[in-house]
Amino acid sequence: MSKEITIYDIASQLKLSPATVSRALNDHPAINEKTKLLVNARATELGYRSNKFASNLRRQKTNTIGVIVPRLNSYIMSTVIAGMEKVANEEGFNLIISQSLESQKKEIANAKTMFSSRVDGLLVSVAFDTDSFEHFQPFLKKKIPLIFFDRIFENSDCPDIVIDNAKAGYEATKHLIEQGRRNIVHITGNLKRNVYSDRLKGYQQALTEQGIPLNQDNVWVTALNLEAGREIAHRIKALANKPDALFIASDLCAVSCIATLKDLNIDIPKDISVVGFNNDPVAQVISPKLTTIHYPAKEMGEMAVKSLINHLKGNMNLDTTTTITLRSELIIRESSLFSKD
Amino acid sequence: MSKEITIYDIASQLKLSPATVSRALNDHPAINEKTKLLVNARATELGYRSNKFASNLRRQKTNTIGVIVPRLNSYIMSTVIAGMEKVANEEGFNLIISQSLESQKKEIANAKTMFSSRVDGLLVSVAFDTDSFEHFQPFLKKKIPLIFFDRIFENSDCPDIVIDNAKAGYEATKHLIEQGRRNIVHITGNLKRNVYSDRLKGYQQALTEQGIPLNQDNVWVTALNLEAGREIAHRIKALANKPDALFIASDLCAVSCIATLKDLNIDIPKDISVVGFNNDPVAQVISPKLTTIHYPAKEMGEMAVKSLINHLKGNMNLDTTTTITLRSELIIRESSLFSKD
DNA sequence: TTTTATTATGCAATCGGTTGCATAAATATT
DNA sequence: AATATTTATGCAACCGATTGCATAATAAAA
Repeated sequence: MSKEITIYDIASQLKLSPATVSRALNDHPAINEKTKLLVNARATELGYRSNKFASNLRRQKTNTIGVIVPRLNSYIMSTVIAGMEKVANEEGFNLIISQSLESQKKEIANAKTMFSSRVDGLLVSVAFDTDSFEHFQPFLKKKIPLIFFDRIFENSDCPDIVIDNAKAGYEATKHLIEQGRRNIVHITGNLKRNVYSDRLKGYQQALTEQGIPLNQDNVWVTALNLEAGREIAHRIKALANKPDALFIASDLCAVSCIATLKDLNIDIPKDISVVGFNNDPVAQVISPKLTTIHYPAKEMGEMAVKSLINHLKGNMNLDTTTTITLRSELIIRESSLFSKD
Repeated sequence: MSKEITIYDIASQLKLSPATVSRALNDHPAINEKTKLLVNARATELGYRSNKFASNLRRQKTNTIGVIVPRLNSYIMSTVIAGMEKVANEEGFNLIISQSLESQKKEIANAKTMFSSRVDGLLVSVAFDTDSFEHFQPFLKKKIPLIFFDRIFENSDCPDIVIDNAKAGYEATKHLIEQGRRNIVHITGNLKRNVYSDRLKGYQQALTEQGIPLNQDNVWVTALNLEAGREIAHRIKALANKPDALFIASDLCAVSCIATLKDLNIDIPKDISVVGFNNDPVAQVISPKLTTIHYPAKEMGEMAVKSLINHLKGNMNLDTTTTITLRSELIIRESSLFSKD
């Protein structure tokens, strides 16, 4: 069982002090270049690996970033995480990931764990029902950088990484109007969350601009999952005055809704145009193919970690509340195209 | 900025030694119950949080489990990870997750990182092209438990967590035969990997049992992604002697293939029956709904972490090569049902 | 009451890097 | 040649919890 090599072993072999070895390994300017080469050579030769715990203990840093997301197993979130993992890996940081499962209670527990794990920074996309900021205060008190992404906590004075949800909602709705649709139902999630309230704003703006009166009954708040999609379809089927278009804030829900509508003999897009959100791979494999908003999930993950690390390295000032807005894009496919022939 | 509380602070306040405080906090049997209560009360009162680095340094343990997967953002893998995260969280372990992106090279780099991060144990689902075990040897040498799940490394003498892929393949194929299908094409991934080679074995067994001759040309190795699905469809369209059934080792690929086949005016399931694999949510929202094999992804993640932790706690013996096989299940939907009317 | 067993606590070394400060060695300046 | 400056290295304390061993305190047995 090859015993672990320490800087003390290297030091005694080279007749140097551990301090010099430590500095040499860390490329400290006060160390002679030749010494550095010598130390590094011997280190690799012996298979030395630095003990992160000793180092963290002394430096009071962990090189660890905490991530709290509602769930891991959605297309968007797993892609965001994939992006985060990539950058973190490149930069030598570790990720601790936990899921709130859309419950504030679990989110609070997760934040506590992150805090006692002494993460160097925290990336959060909040749960559906989070309305308290209290569990994040300890991080601010300790000047641990905290960045929200996707589902942000508004007025938190923390940096945010988002897409322009209002713009996306506006474009989706405008597109439907351009197809000649007027009675557009918007299906969304908990309006506490920016991602949903902003998309709603965009939806409303587009309608207003085109002189279409807003109708409160045309905004349906749901869980945006597969089951919700089915329920929506049945609800529409039962409606006397059916909508001629749906703007659904999640592809998975949209796709499930379309499938059920088809079962109920409602033709998409002839009877009803549909626009989804996220550009989930599923959007391309259903029939009709789903018009949707492309969500730059991987880029968001990469950007989140990048800017967190920048903050940690002091390249950026955390006090300045920054909002980074990534580009989203309307992707037009068949589900929304309406030609009166 | 409230300075960090240590066991020394608690010790001096209670006029105890740090050793006693440490033992009290860890519920050591040699400490008086009253003392424990006292210490714990004061600890929470002061907002004490244990310094994991000091603890890890001293104990030479990290309470961290490494996970290497091909990719994070597939339904199966993100669900496996979700299950892992849940159990790890409950047990007070952290997860370090990294993706090999289906490349052995990256997998080797990841293994190195895991090794120098001194994970207590490692959970691996290997990349498509991994054929060397060398990068895992350091773990075995250091007696760091290593468990493979889903895509295992065969003959590794490490514990595995899998489903019975052969049985699943057998059942899928048998079901197709029972529908009256005879010319069944099996679409699969790199046959180096147990998950694919075993499914193939099951497929072959079912055919043989029913007296259907094996045809090498009916086994197509692909990347099993969306694009592969499209290509397969075109390939079939061009075929003179078309198959009457497809058994595709991934739902996403199957779904994409079905979508393209429909575009090409091939009727599913009338012309061709299709069975997928995984029970991805997408299977339920396409038309026709996809017959598939339910894959217990969440359970697999939970089981992987559970048994790793058991190994770490010495409850189980690592030397005994164990294979844990989870239950999979054929879910029959419309895409495979063939009625001659 | 003395001795032995039991229970509870403390001492001090240890884990392995890091870093402020001191100092030696080499080079430059007067 | 003597002094000032620069460069390279070492000393030793420190980060905070853990643990083998010794010992004090208490209870049980003789």
